[in-house]
Amino acid sequence: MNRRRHPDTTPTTVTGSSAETHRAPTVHDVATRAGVASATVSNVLTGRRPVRPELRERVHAAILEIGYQSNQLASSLRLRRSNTIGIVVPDLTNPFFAALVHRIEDLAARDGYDVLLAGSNEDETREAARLQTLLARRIDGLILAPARDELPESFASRPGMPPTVLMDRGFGHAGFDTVTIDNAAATSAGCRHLLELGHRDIALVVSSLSLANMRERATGYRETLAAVGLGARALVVEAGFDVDACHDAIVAALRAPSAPTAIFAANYVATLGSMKAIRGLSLDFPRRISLLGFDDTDWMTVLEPHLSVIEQPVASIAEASWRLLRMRLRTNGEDHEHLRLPCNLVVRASTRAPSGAFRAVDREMSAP
Amino acid sequence: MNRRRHPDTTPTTVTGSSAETHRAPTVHDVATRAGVASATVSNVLTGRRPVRPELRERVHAAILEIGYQSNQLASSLRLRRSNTIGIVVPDLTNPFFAALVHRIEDLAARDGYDVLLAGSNEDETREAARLQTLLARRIDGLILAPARDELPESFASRPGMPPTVLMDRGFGHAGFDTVTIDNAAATSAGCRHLLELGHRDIALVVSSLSLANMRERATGYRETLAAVGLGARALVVEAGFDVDACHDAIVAALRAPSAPTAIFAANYVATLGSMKAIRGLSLDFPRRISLLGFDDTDWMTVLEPHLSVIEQPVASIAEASWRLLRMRLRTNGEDHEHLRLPCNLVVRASTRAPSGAFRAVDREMSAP
DNA sequence: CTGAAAGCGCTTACAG
DNA sequence: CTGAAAGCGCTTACAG
Repeated sequence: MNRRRHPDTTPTTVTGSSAETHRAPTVHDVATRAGVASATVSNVLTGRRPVRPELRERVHAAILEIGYQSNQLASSLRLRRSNTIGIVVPDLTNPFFAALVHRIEDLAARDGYDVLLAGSNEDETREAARLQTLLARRIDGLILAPARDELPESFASRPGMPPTVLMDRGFGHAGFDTVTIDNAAATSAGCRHLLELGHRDIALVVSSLSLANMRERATGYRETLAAVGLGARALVVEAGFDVDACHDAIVAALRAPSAPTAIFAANYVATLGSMKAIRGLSLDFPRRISLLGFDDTDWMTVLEPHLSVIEQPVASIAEASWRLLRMRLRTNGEDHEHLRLPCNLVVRASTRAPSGAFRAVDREMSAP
Repeated sequence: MNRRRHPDTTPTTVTGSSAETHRAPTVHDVATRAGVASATVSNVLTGRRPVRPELRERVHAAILEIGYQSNQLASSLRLRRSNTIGIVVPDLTNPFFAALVHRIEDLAARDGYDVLLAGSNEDETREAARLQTLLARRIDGLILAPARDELPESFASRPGMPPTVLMDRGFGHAGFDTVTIDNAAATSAGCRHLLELGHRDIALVVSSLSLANMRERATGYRETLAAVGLGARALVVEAGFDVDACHDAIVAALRAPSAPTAIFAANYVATLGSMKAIRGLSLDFPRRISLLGFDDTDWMTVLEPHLSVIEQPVASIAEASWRLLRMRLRTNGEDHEHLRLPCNLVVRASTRAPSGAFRAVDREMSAP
C-alpha cells in the first residue's frame, strides 16, 4: 500500500499546555494529524457526509495512531441527544425487577443506548431525587416502575421530562406509554385453580393496596370468589414490601381461628414471606396448606414441593417496554399505548386439594 | 417581603428561534430573567464564589419561575468530570451481582454520582464493547467484575481508562484496586466443616477454572483435603455458567461409581444447579447427600432442609469497592489496594454426617 | 467534496 | 462582588 506522508503533520503532543495534564485527543488532534479539517474528521466518524476515500483513510490512520476516542459528552451537548436512557426501579434485589433491568439493558445496548440506573427503594421522595439527576443528564427516554401509581401531578408536564414508559405500575396513566400484566385475569385464574382444587378459604397476600396493580389483583380474586358465592370469605392481607413484614402478616393470618387452607401470594416478596411463614409454623405443606406464588424464579423448582405460580412474562414486559420507548424516541406522537400482557398459571406441586374435601365449608364433616 | 421589579427583565420566551422547538431554559435565560450575568447564575448554583444575597435571591426566583434545570452534559464537558461511574457485571440475573449493583448504586447516589450500568453476559467481547461506550461517556470511575481474570494487556494502560476497581474477579491485578473474598480460606472452612461431619468424598463444583477466584476456591479445597491425607479423593467439577449445564455436570458426578457424599457448590449458580440435580435424582437429601452452598440468598432458608452456605459479605464488598473508588476519584495515587474480605460459614441443615460413618472410606463396612 | 466558523450550555480566568 | 469573554469537544449550516 502506498503510504504517503502528509504535509505539516505536527507531533502528537499538544503544544501549549504543560506536560502535566494529559488530555485525551480530540477531533482537532486527529484533524491536524491527518492534515484535514476537524469537520472532515467528524464527517468520517458520523458518516453524515461523504468523504473522499483517501482522506477517509488518513483520518482512520490518525485515529489509530493517536488513540482517539470520541467524547460523547460533547457530542450529546451539540446534538441535544444523549443516547442514554434512564431505568428506575423500586428494588433491584427483587429478581423480577433485576430480570427486567437485565433484559432492557441488553436490548437498549443493541440499539446503541446506554442505561443510567437508579433504585428508588420503594420511596417516592428518593425516586424524585434520583429522577432529578437523570433528567439533568438529559436522558433521551425513561423506563420507570414507579414507587406510587399516582404520579405527582407535575410529573407528566414536568419540564425536561423525556418520553417515558411506565412499567409494572402506573398503568394507563395519561401521557405515558404503559406496560403491565392483566392483573385481574392473573389472580382470577389463580383463584379458580385453587377453587377447583376444593379450597374455600383462600387468603390473598399483597404488598399494599395503595398500588393499583395490587388493587387489580385483589379485584380479580374477589370477583372470582364472589362469582361462586364465596365473596364473604375473601381475605386480603396487606403485608408490606419486605420479607419479614410479610412473614409476620402471614403468620398472623394462619393463626386466626378460620385459617385459610390456601395462600395466594400476589408478588415475589409475598411468595417468599409466605414460604417462610409456612416453614416457621411447621405446617404440613402442601397438605395442610397450599401456596400459589407469583413471579417465577429459578429456585421455585428446587423447593419441595415445587411451587405453583402465576408467571409474569418478564421477557415480554421488557421487550414491550423497550419497543414502545424506542418508537417514541423516534417520533414523539400523542397517542400513548397501554399494554396488558397475559400471565401464565404454572401448576406444580404446592397447590393441591385441601385435606378433607369440604374442610373449609363444613369443618365437622371433614375426614382426617 | 419586599419584592421589587428588576430593570429590563425580558419575558420568558426566547427571542429568535421559532416557537417550534421548545428548548430547555439555560443559565443565560435565568440570567436575563434575573437581570444578572450568566456567570453570576453559575456562581449561585455552584456556590464556588460568593454572590450578594439580593442577587442570589433574584437568581433563585428566576430559576423557579422559568423552571430552569442545569444541564449536566454541558457542565461535565466544561469540568471534565461527569460525576458518573460505570458498573459492569457479568450477569445481573445472579442475585450476588444484583445485590452488589443495588448497594453500590445506593452509595454512589449518596455521594452525588450516577451509575451507568452494563452487563457483559460473561462474554469478554461484549464486555469490551460495553466498556467502550462507557468510556466514550467519560465516566469518572469504573467498578468492574470482569468476565475474565486476565484483562487484555492494553487494559490498564488504555487511553481514557478511568480509575477502576476490580470486584470479585481479577484480584491483585497491578494497576487496579481490587476487592474480593478470601477464596481459599472460604472453601477451606467449608471443606473442614464437611470433613468434621465425616465426609470423605466431597465434590467441589466451580464454574470454570479459568477464573482465578474459582482456582483459589479449588486450591483451598484441595489443600484441606491433602492436609488430612485425602488429596487423592479431591474431585473438582467444572460446571460452567448456567444452571442447566451445572445440573448436568452434577448429575454425572453423582452417578459415577464412587459418587460423593457431599457436594460443595462454589458459587451461586452451582448451588442452584446442585439442588436441581439432587432433586432430579430424588436422592435422600440431606441423608444420602449433603450440600454446602455459596452466596447466601433469601430462598435458602425456605428450602427444606435449610441450606448451609459460605456467605459472601456482599454489603462489605460493595462498600469497600465504592470507598476505594471514591478515594481514587479524589486523589489518584499509584498505590493500589488489594482487599480480601472474609466469608462466613453458615451451618444450617443441608450438611450432616454421611449415612454410615465411614461409608466413603470403606464402603463394605458401612451400615445402611 | 472540503474547510472556517458558529454554537450546544456550562464554568473559569480575567479585568473591572 | 460582578460581568464579558473564552473554551470544554463536538457537529452543522455556510461558503467555497
